[in-house]
Amino acid sequence: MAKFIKANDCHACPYKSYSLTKLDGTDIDNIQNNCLIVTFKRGENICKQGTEVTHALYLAKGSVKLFVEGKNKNLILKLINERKYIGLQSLFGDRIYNYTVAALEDSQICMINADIILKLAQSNVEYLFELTKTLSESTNFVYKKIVDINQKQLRGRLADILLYFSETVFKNPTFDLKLTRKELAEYSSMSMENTVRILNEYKKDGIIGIDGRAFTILQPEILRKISELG
Amino acid sequence: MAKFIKANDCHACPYKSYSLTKLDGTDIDNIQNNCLIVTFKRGENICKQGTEVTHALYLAKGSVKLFVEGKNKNLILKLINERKYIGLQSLFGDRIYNYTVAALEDSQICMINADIILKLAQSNVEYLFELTKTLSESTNFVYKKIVDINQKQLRGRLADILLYFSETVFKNPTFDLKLTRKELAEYSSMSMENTVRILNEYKKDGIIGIDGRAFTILQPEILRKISELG
DNA sequence: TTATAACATTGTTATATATCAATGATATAA
DNA sequence: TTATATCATTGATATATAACAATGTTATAA
Repeated sequence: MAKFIKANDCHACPYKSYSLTKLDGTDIDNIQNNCLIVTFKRGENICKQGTEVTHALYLAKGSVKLFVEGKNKNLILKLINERKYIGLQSLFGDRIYNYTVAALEDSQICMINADIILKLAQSNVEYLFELTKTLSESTNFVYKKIVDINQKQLRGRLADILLYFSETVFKNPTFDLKLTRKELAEYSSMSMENTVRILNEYKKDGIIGIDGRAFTILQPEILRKISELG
Repeated sequence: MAKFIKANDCHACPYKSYSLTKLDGTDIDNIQNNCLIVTFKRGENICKQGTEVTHALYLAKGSVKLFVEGKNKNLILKLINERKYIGLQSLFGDRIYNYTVAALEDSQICMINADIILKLAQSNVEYLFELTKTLSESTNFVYKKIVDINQKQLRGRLADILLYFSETVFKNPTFDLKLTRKELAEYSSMSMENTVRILNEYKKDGIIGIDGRAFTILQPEILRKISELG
C-alpha cells in the first residue's frame, strides 16, 4: 500500500474539514495525534467491502469512487471529492464496509482511529451534528441515485449524469472526467458498450463534444429534454 | 386527513423510541408538549415528496411504505415498522422530502415540531448519537437495496425479497404481507405482471405457498440458490 | 343483491439492453 | 523500436423484461 506520514498540523491544514471548526484546540490535537495521512495512487483501494471499520476516512485531497462489488459487475454509487468524509454511515452503523472505495487519482486520506472519532463525536454535540448533516446529505444523494437508475432508460440516465457532472460537480460545460468508459458505465449502471455507443450518438448529434475523457456539453437543453423523456 | 390528538404521556408510552431513554424528564416533557399523534388509514400519505419538512415523524404503531414517485411508476425503497423514525435524513439534511411515505395499515404517527427536535438533538449528544446510528443503519439498508436491484435479475431479486421478509422482517416462514402485488412489484422494481408470474412459478414448483397476501416459504434453500444464481 | 371498482392472473408481443465478437487506438514496458 | 496490455469502438445477436390485452376474482358500495 501507499506511503503514510503522521499528521503534524491539523490546525493549519488547508484541506481540513469544516466540521473541525466545531472542535476546540485540544480535541483537534487529539485527532492530530491519532491521524495518519496516507497517499493512495489511482486504482488503489482505500477501504474494502466486507472488512471492518477501524478508521474514519477523510479525503483531504484527490478524488475517489465508492462502489459495490457485485458478482459480475460493479456499481459506482458515488464519486467523492476532496475535503469530504467517506462512509460515515459505516462508522456510525454496523462497522462493516458494504462497499469498496478506490482512488480515481493520487489522493490523500486522513485515517483517524474510529474509536477516537466516535468518542469525540459523543463528547461534542456540535461536531456530531455537522457529521450527521453530512451523512444526511449523502443519504439523500443515494436516494436520488437509486431512483435515477431505476426510473429512466439508458439515454435519459446518461443525459442526467452528464448534466450532473457539468452543472453540479465541475460547474463548467467542459470537464475532464477521471473515469474510464467502463467506470462511467458502472456509475450509470449500464454496459460499457452501450455507454460508448450513446456517448458517440450524442457527439454525432452535436449535443456533446468528446476528446478522450474530456467532455463538453454543447446543448444542455437537448440533454435536459432527453432526460425528461426518460 | 386523519384524526389527531395531543400527546399526553410520552414517559409511559408503550411505543416510545429507545432513543428517548437518552433524554431526561424535562426534555421528554418538551417533546410531549410539541407532539401530535396522528392516525392515518391505509393508503393515506404521511408525507409527500417535494414538500418541506416541518415535523419529525415517528411511527409509533402500524407500518408504512417509503417510496419515490416517478413519472410512470413508483419505487418503494423501504417498509418501516412500528417504533421507528421516518426520514431522519430529511430532517438533518435539506429539509425537503424527496420521497413520499404512506400508511400500509392504520398507523399512528407522532409528529414533533422539527425545530424542537433539532434543538433537542443539538443540546443532547447521547440522543443525537442514537438518531445518527439509526440514520446510518437506514442508509446502509438502502445501499444494499440499490445493489440488489441492479445486480440481479427478476427471479433472484424476488427470491431475496421473500427471504428478507421471512427471515429478517417477520422471522417466520409464514407471513402476511401488507402489500398488493403492485406494491410488491414496486418494492422489487419490476412490473406487476412479472411479479405475479414469478410468484406463481415458485408456487407451482412448491418453493413457496401463497394464499392471497399470506406467504409461506417452503424451501428456503432453493430460494437461496436462485438468489445466488442471480 | 346487484353493480362497480380494485386487484390478480395469464398469454402474446415488442423492445431495450446485455452479451458476444472483432478490431482499432493508445499507453506502457521491455 | 517493438511487444503487450489496457482502453475504446462498432456491429450482430440473444434475451430478459416491460407493455399490451383480455379475463377472472374478490371486495365494496349502492
